[in-house]
Amino acid sequence: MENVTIKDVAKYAQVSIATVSRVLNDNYPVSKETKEKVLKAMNELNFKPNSIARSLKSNITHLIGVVLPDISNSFFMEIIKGIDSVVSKEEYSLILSYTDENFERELNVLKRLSQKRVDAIILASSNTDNKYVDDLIKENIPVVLIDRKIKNSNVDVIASDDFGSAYTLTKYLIEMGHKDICIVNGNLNVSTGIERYEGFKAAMMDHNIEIKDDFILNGYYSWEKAYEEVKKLIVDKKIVPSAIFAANNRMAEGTMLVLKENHLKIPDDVSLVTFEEIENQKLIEPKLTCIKQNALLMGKKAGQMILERIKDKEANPKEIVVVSDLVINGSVKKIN
Amino acid sequence: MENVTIKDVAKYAQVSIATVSRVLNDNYPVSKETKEKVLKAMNELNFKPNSIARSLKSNITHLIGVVLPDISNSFFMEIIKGIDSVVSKEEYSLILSYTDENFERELNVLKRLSQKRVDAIILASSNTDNKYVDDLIKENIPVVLIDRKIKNSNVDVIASDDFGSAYTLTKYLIEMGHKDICIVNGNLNVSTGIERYEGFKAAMMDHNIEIKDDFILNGYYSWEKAYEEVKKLIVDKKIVPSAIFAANNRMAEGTMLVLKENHLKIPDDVSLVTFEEIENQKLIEPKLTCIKQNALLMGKKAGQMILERIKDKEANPKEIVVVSDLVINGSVKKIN
DNA sequence: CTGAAAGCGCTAACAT
DNA sequence: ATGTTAGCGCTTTCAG
Repeated sequence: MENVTIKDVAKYAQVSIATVSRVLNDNYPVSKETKEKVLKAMNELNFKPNSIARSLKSNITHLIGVVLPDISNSFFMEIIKGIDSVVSKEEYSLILSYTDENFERELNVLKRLSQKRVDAIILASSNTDNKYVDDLIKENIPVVLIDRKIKNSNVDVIASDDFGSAYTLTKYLIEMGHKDICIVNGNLNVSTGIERYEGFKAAMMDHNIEIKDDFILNGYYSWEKAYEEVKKLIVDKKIVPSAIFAANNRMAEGTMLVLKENHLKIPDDVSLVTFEEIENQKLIEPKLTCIKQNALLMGKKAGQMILERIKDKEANPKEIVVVSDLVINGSVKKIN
Repeated sequence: MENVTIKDVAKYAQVSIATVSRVLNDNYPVSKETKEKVLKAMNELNFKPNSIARSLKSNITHLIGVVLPDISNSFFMEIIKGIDSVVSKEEYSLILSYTDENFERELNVLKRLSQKRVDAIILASSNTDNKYVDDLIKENIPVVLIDRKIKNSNVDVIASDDFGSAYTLTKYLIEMGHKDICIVNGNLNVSTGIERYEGFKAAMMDHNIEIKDDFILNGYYSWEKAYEEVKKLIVDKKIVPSAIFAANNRMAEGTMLVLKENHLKIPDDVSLVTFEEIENQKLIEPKLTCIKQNALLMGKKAGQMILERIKDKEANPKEIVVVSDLVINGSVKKIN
């Protein structure tokens, strides 16, 4: 009963394999009677088409590779849900890989996906210098970048306005009277990390506020790194900034723990804002003022884009910017 | 330059395709010189073996299907990380699907995976009555159940001691003096949901405590459902139990929000315990007393098991119980 | 050590 | 409307 093929069905139904294939695909005329015979045979033999054989012929695997830096982060999980909700309707499955912000791993993963002959790849790259993407395109594997852009690549992109949002968020802090603002940067090999930093710097510069060296921290988008760096500043150097700008949710969480451990109250002692909402925000006091991205929508857009792209590989690459919101909560103190 | 095949390499290197295949697989003797010639050809043509063709011959796809109910839950994400850390070393990729606790969806997903000819499936089923698993086994697709058992199936299982842990957790509440204990049940179509409930009931019964009807809530492992049900109890019926047992982390979170919104302090007004730690536990006051499962380890074990199972499909199914810990924090008030 | 050739399960052009 | 047949890219006997 195991591994029933089109051939078995053909024999059982006493037709040719071509006929079986035709009813299977319903793409060529088959008479009612034979069709029923074949269908019956398929049923009784419990036939399931071998999609590998199909793929070999058609060069279509119905597989989409999704490469993300951090699958514990709900931001990226929402993206997956968005993608899946769109592509699963067209019978696509997702091969999920994560890279932990490690570019070498990313390269390995991409290579593996290319050998698996996935129909397309959705990528949040850990390095703006990813040149391998061009190779993928050449190999005829379309790539859609999500969240993170890369240099010099002529591919589809779905991203937030990281620069603009970071600018907005910083401006808000400044307008609330803050000057001693510390930034916990993300991964500066990554477009979002760079742009958020640039947005921050631009806002500071436009308001003639100097950024102190001590206040530029590198958290690499990691909870632990952020925790360490903020702790160094506050506990070791004993410098408490007036406000902290965390460039993502994970780092905001690490930062909050340092503050909590040192009995520094938000916003009374330190103000804190974050790029992307933290986990269980609703249960945590105070709620953090933040930039809230629409991850689910980003995922959906990416899904749509990838489907279009699979159908038409020649169309001009598009860049879609998904708008984020500034959500004002009670984590910033008004000064003066 | 696109789609270079073994044939192209053979021509370029002036050998037969068989020889190319041999150096590719390094499984038959090939002389140094020809080997180098071929390798050089592969390199210069940028040849990549087509894994689909390989799969067709070998019946091995190097794909493992992972079917989980909820990918936003960090518990399940840790499981994925555990699986991946083990199987990716052997060049396996994961096809991730989620079911949202919807059994129909699960069936669809499983069917799709079977047609994709995945080498194995790791499943956390949303229904103890999943009979389709037996079909998969018959089709020669090994299945490892993770976290959730099903009836009548002779397959490998990695699970926690849900009954025992729930018993322990309930006993703790009782020993702290609680009697009016409310349980927010999980999905009672699922083994974990059932066993946690049974463990709860057994502990109550062993201590001769009656369970009030009002105190049996059904949260279906859903944040929203739990929120609603607890709200009904506390706001509509105006009944405040002495303690609440949430059968998973998501439902504990929903419960906490109800309490917070109604200014009920934990543990002063209500005690709360949860099966599995909530997200950002470290930042939330008070930390919840809970059963902490070792999700990462469960994932790793599942990965190992699946690899063994792929190699030896005839071996007797194993059941591995991964031990969970009772972590006592400050969310339970001592009464009397 | 190397080459020729069959075949994995399916699709599609070509016959009839 | 249906059957025959040539591949898709690779692995693996079987000869030599």
